[in-house]
Amino acid sequence: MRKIDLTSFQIATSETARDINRRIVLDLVRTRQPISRADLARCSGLQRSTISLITEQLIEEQWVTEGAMGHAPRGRKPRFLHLNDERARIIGINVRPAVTTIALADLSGRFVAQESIGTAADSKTFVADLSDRVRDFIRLHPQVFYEGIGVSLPGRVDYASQRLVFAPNLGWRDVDLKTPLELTTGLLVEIENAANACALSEMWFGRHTEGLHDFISLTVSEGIGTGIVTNGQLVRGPTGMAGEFGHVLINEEGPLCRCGNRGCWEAYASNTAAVNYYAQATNGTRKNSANRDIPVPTFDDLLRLAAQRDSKAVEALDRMAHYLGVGIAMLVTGFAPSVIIIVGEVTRAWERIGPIIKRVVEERSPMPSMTRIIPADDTAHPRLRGTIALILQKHFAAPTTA
Amino acid sequence: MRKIDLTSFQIATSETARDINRRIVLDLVRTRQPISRADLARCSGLQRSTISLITEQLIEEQWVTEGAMGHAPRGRKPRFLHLNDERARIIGINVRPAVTTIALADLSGRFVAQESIGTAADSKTFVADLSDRVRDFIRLHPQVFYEGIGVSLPGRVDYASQRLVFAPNLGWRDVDLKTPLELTTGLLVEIENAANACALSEMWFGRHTEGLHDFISLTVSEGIGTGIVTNGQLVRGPTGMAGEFGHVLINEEGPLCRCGNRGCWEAYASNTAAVNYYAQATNGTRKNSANRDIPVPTFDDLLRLAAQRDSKAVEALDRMAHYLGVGIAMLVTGFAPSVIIIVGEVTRAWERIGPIIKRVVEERSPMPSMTRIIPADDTAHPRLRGTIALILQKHFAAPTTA
DNA sequence: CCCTTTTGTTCGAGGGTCGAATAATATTGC
DNA sequence: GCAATATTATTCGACCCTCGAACAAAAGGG
Repeated sequence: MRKIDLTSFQIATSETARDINRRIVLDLVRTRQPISRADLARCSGLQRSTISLITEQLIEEQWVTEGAMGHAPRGRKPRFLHLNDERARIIGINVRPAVTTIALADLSGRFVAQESIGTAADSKTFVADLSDRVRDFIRLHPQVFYEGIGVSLPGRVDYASQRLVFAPNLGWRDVDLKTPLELTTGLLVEIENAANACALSEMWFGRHTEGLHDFISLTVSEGIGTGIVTNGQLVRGPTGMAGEFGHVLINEEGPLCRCGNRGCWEAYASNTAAVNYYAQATNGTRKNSANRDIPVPTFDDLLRLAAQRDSKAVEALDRMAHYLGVGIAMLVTGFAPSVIIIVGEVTRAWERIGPIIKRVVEERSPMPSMTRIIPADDTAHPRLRGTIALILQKHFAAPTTA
Repeated sequence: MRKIDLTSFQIATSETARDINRRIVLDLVRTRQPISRADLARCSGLQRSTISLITEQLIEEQWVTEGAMGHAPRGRKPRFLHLNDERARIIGINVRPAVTTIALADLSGRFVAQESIGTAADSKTFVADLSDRVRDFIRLHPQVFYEGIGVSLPGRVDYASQRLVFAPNLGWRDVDLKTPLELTTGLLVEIENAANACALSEMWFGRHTEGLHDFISLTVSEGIGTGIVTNGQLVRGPTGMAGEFGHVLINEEGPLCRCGNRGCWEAYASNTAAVNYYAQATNGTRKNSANRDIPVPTFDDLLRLAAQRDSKAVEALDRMAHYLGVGIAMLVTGFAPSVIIIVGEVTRAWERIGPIIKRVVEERSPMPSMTRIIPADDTAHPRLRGTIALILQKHFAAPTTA
């Protein structure tokens, strides 16, 4: 149940019913393809006559194509309908501290091209770089229909101003990516926080989320982000600042966090935290025979060391896993979501950390929780695919009524 | 943006547009009354002709009544329309550990009758008691249209089974109130958690929430409950277990909580916690001259003592306020809601505890928050009024489309 | 008394879905 | 081979809804 917002509502016209049913049919074609008109009528509840009219419109607008004849045990053979992947192309951009990925995807979220550029330290330089590269990218891939550009950013996005407010890992503040990109490409640009992008990716392309209304996507990298979905909708808050559970204090006298406070969850459970644990443990021994400092390992090194049964690396990961559990227990208690999906390099050591997380969550939950805690499929590129979903939504999401 | 849930969606028929616009008009009449048809057309964006048809229907069904003529500087005088409060009566029931309140409200949420019964310790006895009293209550107030019965419960409600799962303060588990009440009254019965009821009360009758999509209602009594509203909708989670932030652990070695765990937020910041703080502080001195134990004070006593500047009571309240701040900081960081409304006896000492809460939240938030933290109007009976909203929603909320 | 302004109603046009009827195809049984 | 049956897809009139123009009703001003 949603109250009608009398400060901004949408009245219905005679076309409203068509808009609603059209989107339902389009979604059914997307997820159930190949599918015949008769089947669409059956599983939508609309009349066959109505389905015919709607599909006629969708075919005319090239969202849907007629394919081969299907097989029926008796009677006239059905004509299969497919989603027309060629109808539109979407550009997805995933900005990360070291490297930024630009990819081209079709309507089904399949990537047909991909390239990477270095992420410049200075935001102005980066925006200029990116604009150039995207323009070249479009020239290189002359598709007729570009639907838009989705951008995933490792920081908070203000949806009112459509600007990046703060990205601690990049050291950027108040950056406008949207306007320059829109000016150079003439395309619609939508920006989104990385954790939210992961949630959108799961929502639109995930295997675990059909019919799911409440889940959380937890991104664990240099920091920790939470993409929260309740009632089937992303929680962004009035300014887009919702989802910063990574900066909830779990200990007032804890280690210093990038945000300036002490003892944030992400200061205990991020990749950075694990690297610090390892560095502290090897502090005395981290000099080689020539008494030179060995460089601090990366988180990837740590995973490799742990796989090789390096006891201090294992210990660092275990500690990280413990604190992941501490924070996840908070989310489980507070939201009781159906699923929490963990995204990040750390999932490569899931066999070790998964049980630790689950044990800690169980210990700290007031009652046995129904929440499944699962690692994301890392090969699915959730951040990047989420940017595709960001644009896809415009055509496939429920229309805004009332 | 909401993805269409293909496991349970709603197709649009020709009547869908009417349903949407009808609800918009009805809500406009509710909030802007008295209002003329011409004004309705202006502030809805619908044609005057359409408004005429819709209001004709609403008048016929007695949701709306025509009232006096209005005044216009020029031209034909407008005819005012009002919401017909007499159209329906709603029974609200607020179950609390000691006492249960039964009230009768009109469509505007005004209470026209009210009575109280003791809450029996045993749930079976209570359900029988309540059914009898509600039946008598209805006989005593012979209204033609009873729309339904809303019930607020101090515990978690499973919406799938429509049962009370667990109420720690009552010691009840797995209680079915809905079926017996529906059988004895023949009316629609809806049950809801107390914190969620407070959120609904704010949403539908509040002064702070028009146009607000993200806020949290925090109930502080024997325990702590959070009624969370995001994207303009109550967050209940798949089973209704969402909103248990009161049982988030803030210290593993903390005091024992009613849920069985140690160190839950509510074990630090509830009324019970404050009473415990006071009891501990006066442990050595809590015997009178005859060396007899003075009974442990109630939270009301504590508020009275603090008002009289009793240093130990003030200290206990301050400590409670500090920990309220700790938990609220978590909510502010994670949700960044526009408003957090605090409900409970503790708001009577708002001048003292308000500043403490705000200071702690400020200290623990990664960036200056935009969240307003305000005390609820205690005379508004938020729990009770929320139960009215629960039934009201059926007619005034946005219809479910797609 | 007529003109202007505003409110509220009437009515045909246009868009949408429904449901029955019809056309188009396959398969099965005889 | 042919009729009966089953299934798919389209066509068409009935009905519902909103729109927008025209019209009736009602007040005030010069």
